[in-house]
Amino acid sequence: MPELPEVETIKRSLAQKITGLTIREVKIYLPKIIQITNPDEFQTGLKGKTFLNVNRRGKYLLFYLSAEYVLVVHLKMTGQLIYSPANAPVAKHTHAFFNLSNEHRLSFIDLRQFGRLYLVPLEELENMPGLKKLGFDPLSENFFPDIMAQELSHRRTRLKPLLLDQSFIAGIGNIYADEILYRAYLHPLRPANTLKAQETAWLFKAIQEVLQEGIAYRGTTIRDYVDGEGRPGNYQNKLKVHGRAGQACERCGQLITRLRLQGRSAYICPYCQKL
DNA sequence: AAGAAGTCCTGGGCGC
DNA sequence: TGCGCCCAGGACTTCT
Repeated sequence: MPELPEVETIKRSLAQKITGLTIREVKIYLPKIIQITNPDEFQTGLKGKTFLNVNRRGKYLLFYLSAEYVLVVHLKMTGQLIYSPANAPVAKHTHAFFNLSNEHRLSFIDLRQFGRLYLVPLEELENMPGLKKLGFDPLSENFFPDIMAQELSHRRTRLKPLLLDQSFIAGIGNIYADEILYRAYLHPLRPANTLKAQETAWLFKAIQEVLQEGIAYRGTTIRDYVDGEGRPGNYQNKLKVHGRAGQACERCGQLITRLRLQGRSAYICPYCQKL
């Protein structure tokens, strides 16, 4: 379940390890994880390319390569990208790996096989399905309270589905959505266009604060998440509501409850977050 | 056109 | 001890 803070942590941990390294060999065990190009083209296309830079957009990782190509990775729920010595044993659920020019290896590991890898020419990057529809990046300099307020004012959608809508705002998933709404004292079913100015301001602030804290704590590890060197995050210890049904709210002492929303869990404090 | 439901997957946890 | 069931949920597709 890597969300923005986890993907950002992976980006940072890998950037310092692989920048400048060249891909010598590509091994694919599970061809279906390769999308857009067929696995053969993917393999031959990657071979000999050098990692120039690593970036993140929403929950997507972008590896800028030499010869104007980009390796795009989405980890979905249980995907991992791990940098390790090339002679380390191949972990269970490894679906692909790249041997690098320094006796190290970048492995893609994914228990649930939802994650996907794409190799695209730089000039086609902006047209990639999924990437081109992404909304605001909540941590970018172009994300302003008034822009968000304007967007909210003409949407009847409920707040939580809206936070999870990547074409509205890019990078928030189920865990951080719950934490953001709790911090902003807002109920997940609240229609977006009913927010008062003060509430919109709380929401905006909560989005930035929660995501920044998540990054500062190197992400949330509930089960599978680790960074590019296999290290778990620490933000799971800071969660106020997500996964805490039956425990007391830190602010008011009421018990945290779990709702079902679109087949997903939503955790709230029923006193702090009234509809 | 927006919203809900179905789809892909494995493994942990639970009741019996 | 093991079977069946539910749950975890990102994003795309399909239906209403």
